[in-house]
Amino acid sequence: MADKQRRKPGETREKLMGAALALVGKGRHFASLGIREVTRQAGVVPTSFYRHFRNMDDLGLQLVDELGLVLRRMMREARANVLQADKLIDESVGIFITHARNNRSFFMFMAQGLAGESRAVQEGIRSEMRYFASELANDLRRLKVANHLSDADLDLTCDLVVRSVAFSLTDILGISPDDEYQEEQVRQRTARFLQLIFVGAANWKSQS
Amino acid sequence: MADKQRRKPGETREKLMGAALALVGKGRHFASLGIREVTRQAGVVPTSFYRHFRNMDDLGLQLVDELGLVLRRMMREARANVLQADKLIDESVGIFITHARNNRSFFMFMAQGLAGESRAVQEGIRSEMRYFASELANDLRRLKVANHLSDADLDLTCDLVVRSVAFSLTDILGISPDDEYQEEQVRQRTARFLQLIFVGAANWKSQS
DNA sequence: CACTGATGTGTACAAGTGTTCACTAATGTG
DNA sequence: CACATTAGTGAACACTTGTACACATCAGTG
Repeated sequence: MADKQRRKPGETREKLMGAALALVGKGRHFASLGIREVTRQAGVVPTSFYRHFRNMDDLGLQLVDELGLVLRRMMREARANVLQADKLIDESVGIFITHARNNRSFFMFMAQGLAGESRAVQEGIRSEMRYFASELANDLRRLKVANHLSDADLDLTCDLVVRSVAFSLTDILGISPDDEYQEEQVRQRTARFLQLIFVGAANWKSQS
Repeated sequence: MADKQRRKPGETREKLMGAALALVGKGRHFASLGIREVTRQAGVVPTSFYRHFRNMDDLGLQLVDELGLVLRRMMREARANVLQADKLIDESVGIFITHARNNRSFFMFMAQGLAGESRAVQEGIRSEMRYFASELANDLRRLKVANHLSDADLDLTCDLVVRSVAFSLTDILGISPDDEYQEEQVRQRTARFLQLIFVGAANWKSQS
């Protein structure tokens, strides 16, 4: 009769989400995960799954919410550490890569979800990216860089920046977590992408 | 005993690849497809699968090869239609979006594969993108635009261009194939991204 | 303390899975 | 024309899958 006392509320829920994330971190694609597989990895009986999620898509949606928290934490740290504007790009890319390394599974889930099979998850991640881009635009407005840009053009720029960084995810996540050389390459290349974009923005004539 | 005459050689092979592609086109993720499912969709007995592929990853790899052909065809068309340099961006984006619409499943497969679970497929698609970027760099060199850029910086620019267009895939494929308004929005936004990048490249000082 | 709702467990079942095997028809080559 | 090869078939296997049901244990509330 195996002790069944439940400990903290929602503990199993977190175990299940963590298990799915762990499998993704091991290289599996979220779309290929099954309920039984996840519960097995979580050390829980299959039936327990339904106490917390209706199906795997539901679990995916809740993972997106947690991903949002990770992203916000990252943004907060970036805002705290990027003081002078001249090191803005390098610092930000550095923080991003550090977070991507420390939350490997989460970011893998994000990269997968962008072209995943659940439309809702897809839209959720996309929405997180939009939010991120708009916050970036706010910050840049506050820093008084790019004053010559219209709001729409600044949004465009920030959207492109976020997309470029997001695409770098597939670069970072593809390399071994302790291959520092390749990681440095990705870091530099990503930073150059952003520099290129900002040079473009600086010389952009709104209403082209 | 159901007529079993085999027609052209490799017909079943194509039926299987087409079936996988069709399922992807219907919104399924390639990683979640099974052998039986694909053979069922192809109207073929499960055992036939093994006559042509060792497993689903193998089929994926062969799909990447066919994807390469699609991309090359697209590139050829772009080269033929883009005569004057001033309409280069708009024309190219237009051709890309047309191809993405006409080969929806292929491009869905590409978008999925970038963060898919087969490392080999991932690397294959990435390699196609590198090739595409380097061909683009060659064309730009030939057109004598961006003469002030070093080879490395031109490659960087083209890489960013290809990435940005590839990311737009997730935009295009997310909208209904006959929603012309949204398609036009994506087209314009993608074109602006590229303009922004090229303005950046034009004002880029090599050896920064 | 009895009751209720949430959360956990074990069992069960029909359906679907990847893969192997032995068999058969068509094809191309000598 | 005989023959080896290739590409198709159906039946069978041992598992795995999602989901349903009945039951057990806990926390909180009146």
